[in-house]
Amino acid sequence: MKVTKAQVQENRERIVETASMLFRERGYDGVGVAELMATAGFTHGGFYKHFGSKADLMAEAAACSFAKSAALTSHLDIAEFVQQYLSREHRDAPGSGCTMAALCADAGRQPDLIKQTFAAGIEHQLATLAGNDSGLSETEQREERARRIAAMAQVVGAIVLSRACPDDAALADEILDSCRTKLLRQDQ
Amino acid sequence: MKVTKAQVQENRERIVETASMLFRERGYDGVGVAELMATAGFTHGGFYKHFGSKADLMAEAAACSFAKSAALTSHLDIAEFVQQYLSREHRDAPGSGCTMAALCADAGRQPDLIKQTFAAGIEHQLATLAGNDSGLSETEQREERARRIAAMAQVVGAIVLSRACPDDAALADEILDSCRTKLLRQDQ
DNA sequence: TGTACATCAGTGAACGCGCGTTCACTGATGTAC
DNA sequence: TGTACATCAGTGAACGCGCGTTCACTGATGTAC
Repeated sequence: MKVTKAQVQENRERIVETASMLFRERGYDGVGVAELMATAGFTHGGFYKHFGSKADLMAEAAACSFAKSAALTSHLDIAEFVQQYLSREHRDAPGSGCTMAALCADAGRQPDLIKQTFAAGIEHQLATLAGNDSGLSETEQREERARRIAAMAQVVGAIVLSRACPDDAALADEILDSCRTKLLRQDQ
Repeated sequence: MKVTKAQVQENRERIVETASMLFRERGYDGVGVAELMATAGFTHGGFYKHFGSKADLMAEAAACSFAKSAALTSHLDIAEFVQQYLSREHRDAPGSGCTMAALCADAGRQPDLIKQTFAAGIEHQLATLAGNDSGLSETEQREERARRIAAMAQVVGAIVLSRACPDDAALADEILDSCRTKLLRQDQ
């Protein structure tokens, strides 16, 4: 049953991406190794040929998704970012959405490895967001960084709150709308 | 081993409060019925004399903590609220802190009963925060409500992000500081 | 290039463990007389 | 008020189940000659 080296690499990536999606949808504790491997198209036994532990995969899945979303948002200005982030589409599709919004609270209770991955992810996203700092004074750069941090906290909080009350659709939408309006007004 | 009615009520409250603390510290999936009962000073078998299921207790613990924190914050203006909420003390003591910040993301993946409790909790907190609307026009009330929603999303997001990166203490503190500064400046 | 063999990704049964929940039992409380 | 009995909160063993992880095995790939 051995497979080619290329196939091994491809399989591994499929496991990481499947896990990343499932974790975002159901939380780290909501998805087991067996289910995750089955969804990726394998039996669970082979898992430890690729990863040392479930926690290792959690960290790798997070790092992978951070890199992807930083790449995807690097060409957006803050207004475009906010529009996409605070959309109902994003809120209603956590599996393909922001890992920060989906798993940040979970991450705080996980092993150091995962918390370190999230710290690096936050830094990376801050550095990427509307990335051009050139020409700003040191004070302006500090202020710009603070603005980005505040914006990130607001959009993450809005998605988390909005996802917590899907049965009260009016409230859930109002949360997104209020935060979007506020952030876009500031940005002008 | 039967106990007085007053004792039964007292025991029940102790279970709810213990659970509320443990859930906030470790998440809904991070605490089992047996451990929670042991922490409250009981064996696990008696649990179902008080609650229909673990999910029922989750909802009751959330409702209880929402009522408490609304009561505690009702006399604060928004600046005082932000000062307390975005403190390191609050961030570092999730067990006695805001249930919204600790469990909102978890709640989104739980049964409807819990999501409904969170929706009601958000509404209640919004209505309570800096509670005096009298004398405002309808438009002003709408704007005030939007401001509160945005503030709530920001403080929840800030705590969640800050808790996710405790190993990078500088970043964790910077998140709180940036959001606090921003919210207080707006409030003037 | 062809052959013989070592490697190792993937399989599926099995491990111990803790989970939420159930249940027969206990004995002090609360109640009916 | 005193007595006899029903109630039911709390106990602790047990339930089936799914978890993360381990392991002997398989067989196609990759390698040494």
